[in-house]
Amino acid sequence: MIRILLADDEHLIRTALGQMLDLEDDLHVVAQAARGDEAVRLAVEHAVDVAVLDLQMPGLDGIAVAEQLAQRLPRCGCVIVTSHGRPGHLKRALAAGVRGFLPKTTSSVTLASVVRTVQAGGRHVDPELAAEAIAAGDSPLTPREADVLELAASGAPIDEIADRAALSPGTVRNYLSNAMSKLDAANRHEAVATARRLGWI
Amino acid sequence: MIRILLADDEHLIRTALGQMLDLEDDLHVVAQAARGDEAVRLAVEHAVDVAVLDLQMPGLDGIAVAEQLAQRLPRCGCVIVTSHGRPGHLKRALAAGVRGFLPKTTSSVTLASVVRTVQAGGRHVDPELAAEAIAAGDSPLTPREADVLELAASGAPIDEIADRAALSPGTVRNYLSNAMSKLDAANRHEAVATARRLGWI
DNA sequence: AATTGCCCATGACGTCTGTCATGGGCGCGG
DNA sequence: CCGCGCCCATGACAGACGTCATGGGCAATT
Repeated sequence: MIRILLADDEHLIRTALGQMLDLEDDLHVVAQAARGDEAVRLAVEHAVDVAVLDLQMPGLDGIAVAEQLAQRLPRCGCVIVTSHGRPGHLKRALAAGVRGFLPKTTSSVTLASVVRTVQAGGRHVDPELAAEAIAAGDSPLTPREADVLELAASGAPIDEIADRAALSPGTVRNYLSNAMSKLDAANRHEAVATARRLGWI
Repeated sequence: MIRILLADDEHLIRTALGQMLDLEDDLHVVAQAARGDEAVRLAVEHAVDVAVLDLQMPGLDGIAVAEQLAQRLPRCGCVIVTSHGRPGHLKRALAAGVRGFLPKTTSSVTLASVVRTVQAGGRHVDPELAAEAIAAGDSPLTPREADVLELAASGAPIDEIADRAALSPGTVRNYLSNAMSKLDAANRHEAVATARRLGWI
């Protein structure tokens, strides 16, 4: 019997997935969480075999949860399920020790089988996402550029970004200019959109 | 026995929800669709009693499907389920004749009960969303302003927007300026963010 | 020790953008 | 009929923004 933690902030989805997994004879959902921090706590508390994590959650996101669990519950395998599969997320997830990565568009039979694979120590990432990740390559942004771009994401004017990043406005513009050229964007907002699409911020 | 069409582009979610609804004695999912146009076709073909629709789908979105069904299958009730409940969407949905509106964060028992309510001719909208919708009020944007703002959403420069809207660049700037003041934003990108958040574009 | 790359900053230049004033055409309701 | 609001447009101005050249400090690599 494989003991599972299920984490997703959407109640409806979480219980539906839970019921579905419970229908399998060898799978048992022993805990559910709506938030990332809650997920870590419950996973450790119940010493689950596999954690099925939504990527976007309040508190900690799925990848952060996986990082925590890799340290605090090394025997637990992590499967990440997501609506929007950005290439960058896959990379970060794999770096965090995640062994299963699926978009929510995959067929339902896959999930159970991936849970079993991961519990057995195997890996499974969605082939299409894997291809995208390879095609997208690594982020060309330096850490600082990514920071600044992230701050620019809300649409704030330069001065506010500079203020929040504790940089001079000129420096902010330089970083953004660099990021824009690297991302082949005509302005920083386009750059933000591209970086988001590729999961680089 | 209430006959249901279930439409959601996320395969995993769709089958999970389907199984969950099928567990209820009086509910039966007779058709599933991954796209809006497919949903309309199947709903008519099976003459379903209730359509459970995801808001964001390829093809037609949930509201567009509801509009079609209101004409082509008037006896069918529509329930819209969504991840991101923007106030504006609720308004548009109600205008399209939708009688059930739920965020995916609601508890799972609610869905079945809302399906029954809607089938019986009743209404149910999530109280929290309703409150937000009332608080947000109606969109202050003129149709043309909304158009232009939508085109600006991708981060394109003014000239491109003007080109795609068949307007002069000056006019575009005027519209955007109006929208920005109405939305209390410092630049058009902030305006886009606000309008999106409120479901006005 | 030298090179390379990232981090931070400044200043100057030209363009893009947002604002404001203004005006004409059009449809709707008083 | 006459206002009113929306649609479209132009022109001018100030400030924001993107680009470029330049330079110093620092860590890692060679």
